[in-house]
Amino acid sequence: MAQQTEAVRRAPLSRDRVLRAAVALADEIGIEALSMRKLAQQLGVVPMALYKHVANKDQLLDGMVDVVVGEIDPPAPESDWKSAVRQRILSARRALLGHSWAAQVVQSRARPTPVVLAYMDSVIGMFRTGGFSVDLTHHVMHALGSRMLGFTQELFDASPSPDPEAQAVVVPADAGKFPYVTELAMAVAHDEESVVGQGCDDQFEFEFALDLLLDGFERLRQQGWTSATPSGEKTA
Amino acid sequence: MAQQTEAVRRAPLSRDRVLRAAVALADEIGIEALSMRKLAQQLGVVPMALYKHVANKDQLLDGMVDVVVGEIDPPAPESDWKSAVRQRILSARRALLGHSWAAQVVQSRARPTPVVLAYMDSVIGMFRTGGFSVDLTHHVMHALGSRMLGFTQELFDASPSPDPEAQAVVVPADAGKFPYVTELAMAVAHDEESVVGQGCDDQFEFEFALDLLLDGFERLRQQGWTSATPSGEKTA
DNA sequence: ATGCATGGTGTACGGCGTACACCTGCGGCC
DNA sequence: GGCCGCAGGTGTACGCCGTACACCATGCAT
Repeated sequence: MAQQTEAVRRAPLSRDRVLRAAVALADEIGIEALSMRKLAQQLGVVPMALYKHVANKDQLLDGMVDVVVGEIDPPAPESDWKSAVRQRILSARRALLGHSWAAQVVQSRARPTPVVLAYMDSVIGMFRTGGFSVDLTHHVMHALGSRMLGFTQELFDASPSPDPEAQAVVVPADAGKFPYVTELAMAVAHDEESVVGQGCDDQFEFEFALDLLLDGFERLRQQGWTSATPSGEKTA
Repeated sequence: MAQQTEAVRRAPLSRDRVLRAAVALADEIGIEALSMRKLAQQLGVVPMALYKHVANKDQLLDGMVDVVVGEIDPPAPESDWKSAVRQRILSARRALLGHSWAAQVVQSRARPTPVVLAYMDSVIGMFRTGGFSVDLTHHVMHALGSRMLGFTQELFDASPSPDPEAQAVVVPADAGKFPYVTELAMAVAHDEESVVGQGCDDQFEFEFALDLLLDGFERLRQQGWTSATPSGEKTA
């Protein structure tokens, strides 16, 4: 009986189960509160048990990233490179945004896991088959940076805060010190009346910058850009 | 005597001294190894003494960012907005690159400090006086994101590692699995023979993407872009 | 029956951030 | 001169963290 209860409570535990539980727990309590101890507790197990399935916390985080990257849709067959890349990146964005901690964790990883590498490989492939040279593809990938996975780390966190007071970037008293920031913030706040909810429309900002880059890429591709002809110069 | 030695060892300690010591220590031992305890030790003081000068570790990190941002050159008077912005951002890059931990810490801050805000204000001002509408400036700032402070978080850390083996993104055995990554990596490795040192030329990549964006901004400005006319459409 | 591998357990260590009570020395005041 | 207040350095302690290491339970191959 007690045996049975135990058996029920304890599905056998595996790397996969550990990772999925970690993702769920981080979703719930936030990444900074996620600890090996709490994760173990959640799984009804002693902390050290986890170490039979992941080498250490770093590897746990790597695995969590893999889970999220695994949620990205496979590439849809598209005619032109631009819509293929665009669609894939926006899918990545959807996956990443589903886990508020994901962007931060991705950035903290020292090296890409095979899963991330596979994703990158497929994106590189889209450019190559789209007519980009190896050289241009290389620089284009760097220019994308984290945007390739659907996020840009903003300089400050615009995520909604429970306290609307704390949301204000600049308090009224400082308005005079930062005239341009204030002007901009007020203009944005005004627009909000139509958009509902405070802050900017992150999705719009993301697509704005993404399209700006993709358009730039296309322009360079068409003019046969190479490292030897910096973007400022005109090719003959 | 012993008194004197103590007096010498102990300059009076202040918020500023604490922050500068923290920056120096982080430069030396890395940000992840920086702790309140080690910082106190470095200053010849007991850990809790620091709390008379900074509220907590988060505020210490905020202060460290301020020190780095304070190293950015003031804006030089320039004729056109593009070279003004470009020059300022590249100066920010110089400052940030001087402290290997800086980019990571900047990204981890929840809200901008007044010092960071002042920097942003001056960048916004360059766009506004350069003929950008409030609307376009807003989106342009988002598009810049962390690049405004001179760095882009790459998806994986390309910083030099002591072990050249560990440097390889993809080990030979996996070459078949990631054909495009491999193709690209090999092409880059080839170029390296001329550039000396492994990895890509980060400065080139940064300027490549920066110029791509700035050129895109200029194009939008010239055509009188507004939120109502997405980048894909042609304005009349 | 036996031995071995797999995986969960218990204990323990060293490090962290920091709350809180305390002490000490100095400047201003009567 | 005697006193007080207060800024700033101290000591102790708590609760959390990641994880090393020795142990033990189980089930399977022999």
